[in-house]
Amino acid sequence: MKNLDVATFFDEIADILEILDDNPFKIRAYRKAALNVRGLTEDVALLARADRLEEIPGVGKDLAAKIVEIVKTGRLKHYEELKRKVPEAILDLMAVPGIGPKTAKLLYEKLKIKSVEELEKKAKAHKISGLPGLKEKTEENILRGIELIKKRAERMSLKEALDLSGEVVAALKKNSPAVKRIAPAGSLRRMKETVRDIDILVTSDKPKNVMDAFVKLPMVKDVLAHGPTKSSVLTDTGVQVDVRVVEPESFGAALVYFTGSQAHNIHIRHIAKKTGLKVNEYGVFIEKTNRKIAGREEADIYKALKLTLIPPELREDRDEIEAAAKGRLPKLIELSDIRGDFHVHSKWSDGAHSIEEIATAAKKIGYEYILVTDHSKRLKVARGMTEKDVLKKLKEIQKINEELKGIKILSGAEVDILSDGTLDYSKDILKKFDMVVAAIHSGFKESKDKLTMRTVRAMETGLVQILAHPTGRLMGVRPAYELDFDKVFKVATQTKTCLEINAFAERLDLDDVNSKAAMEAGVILAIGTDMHMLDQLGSIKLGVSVARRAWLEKKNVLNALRLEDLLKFIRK
DNA sequence: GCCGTTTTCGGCCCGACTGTTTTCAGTCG
Repeated sequence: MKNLDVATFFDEIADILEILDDNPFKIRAYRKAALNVRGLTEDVALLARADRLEEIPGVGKDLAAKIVEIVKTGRLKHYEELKRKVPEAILDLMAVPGIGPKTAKLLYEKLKIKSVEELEKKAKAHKISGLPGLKEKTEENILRGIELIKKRAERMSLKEALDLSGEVVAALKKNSPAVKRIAPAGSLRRMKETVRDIDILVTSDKPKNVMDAFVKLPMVKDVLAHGPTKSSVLTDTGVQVDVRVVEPESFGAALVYFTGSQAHNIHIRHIAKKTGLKVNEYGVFIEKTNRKIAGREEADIYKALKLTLIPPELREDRDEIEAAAKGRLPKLIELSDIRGDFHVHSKWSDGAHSIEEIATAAKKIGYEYILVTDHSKRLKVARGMTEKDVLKKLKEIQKINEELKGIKILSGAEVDILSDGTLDYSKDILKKFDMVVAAIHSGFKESKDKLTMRTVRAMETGLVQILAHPTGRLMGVRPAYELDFDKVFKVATQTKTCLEINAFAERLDLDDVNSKAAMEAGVILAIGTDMHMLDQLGSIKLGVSVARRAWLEKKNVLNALRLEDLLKFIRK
């Protein structure tokens, strides 16, 4: 996808235009287009070919032509021309948090500073104070900004973010009695697969108390800002946490504002403006009289704009506002709809617990079934099972099913798809399982065609019910391999093979974008935790969040079937 | 540069925090 390239070009053009002091609305237009292209679920190259670029909000004739140029040539003349007008150094300096175009320009022109290293030296030598508008405090801030670049953590996984926000919320509740309502917001609440900053919203009658308690929490290492209603800190692990306090009457409005996405917020504010209203973090107001007509609850905010309440996972400005206006939002799958798990590993291969322990834990959650999917023989590193052991395991499952009531253990395997697309057990063995999950565990670097061939061939055996972690990605370790998704989705529907949403924290594979495309192609998705330890059963909620971000309803998700309907599905 | 129930001109989301000012500009989200 060229989307990221296009967005980067537009953002850099916006930076340059800021330095050149160009029309701020033109700059905003580039930023908006960058934001929307980055958030696009479709490939801009495809949109360009179909002459549909102007359907992207914020992209008109001019920017559409620029996108075409980028897609075709990988370059952009207009960008190259602009770039010649601005010293590279100014753009580099703007990378320091707290330094914008004005300050960067000033530093370059008055002090001839050409790099961040040079900036650090001059700041330490107090050569910066004395410039118009800059004093000692600014020097300190510059040095802190440079430190921040060095210390700041990369985006973390959703799971890490959920854990950290849980800790902060608990600590803040404990240390400030002035906290009334408290809720995580931001991309974390939208359940994005990775998160940069943690945003937390609090209501209180004594905002200052909350702010003072927040900046003194044990995990706080640096205080970046400390105001009466808004503060930002850096934790000992390098994560920025922002807390905002509002009055209870504004909780809903602030939650909308703080949850974002930014593109979503801009869009709803635009809708408000068209109807003579104004939306900010305190409420919805009639523009002329400044009378407040909503604010306390999120649903009230949307209602005031003639929209139904939009679930946070959908707030990416990807047509959810249009759907809400027409009352056509999907009824998203919920955690409580999930009746079982389709991907668990027991002691028979590389899991840590016996089938009985897993089944008992699953029953406790309220599941009706679990599918035990130990590795097949080839995957020796994961103690892949021989045919002989498979037969023993099937007997054990039968025995436990007779003894343990209230949950059905389905027998299965996570069978390797070999390099020629065949499966790692014979047909005879595979037919003994209730369900077969197939997965690629080798040759990740093969060509797109080869990997697509292996995937398709495995589905065409007619012996596979679920294709596990279809793109093989492991966040922070290896990227997704390329697949011809059109072909994979087509064969999946033809062979009635489900595609997995693997809920393992580092996988989340398929991701939200591909899951949505799969659903639109008529594919059923199956959520599996890929658990190896009991507490990982809980990561099903990460899988559900991917499904929700993909606009999936109960009917699109295999786990929502009752046991009897699942058994019917298997027989078919 | 985009956009249209104010439709081809004249608007453009909205506000908090900081530092350096004495009413505001710059930066950020």
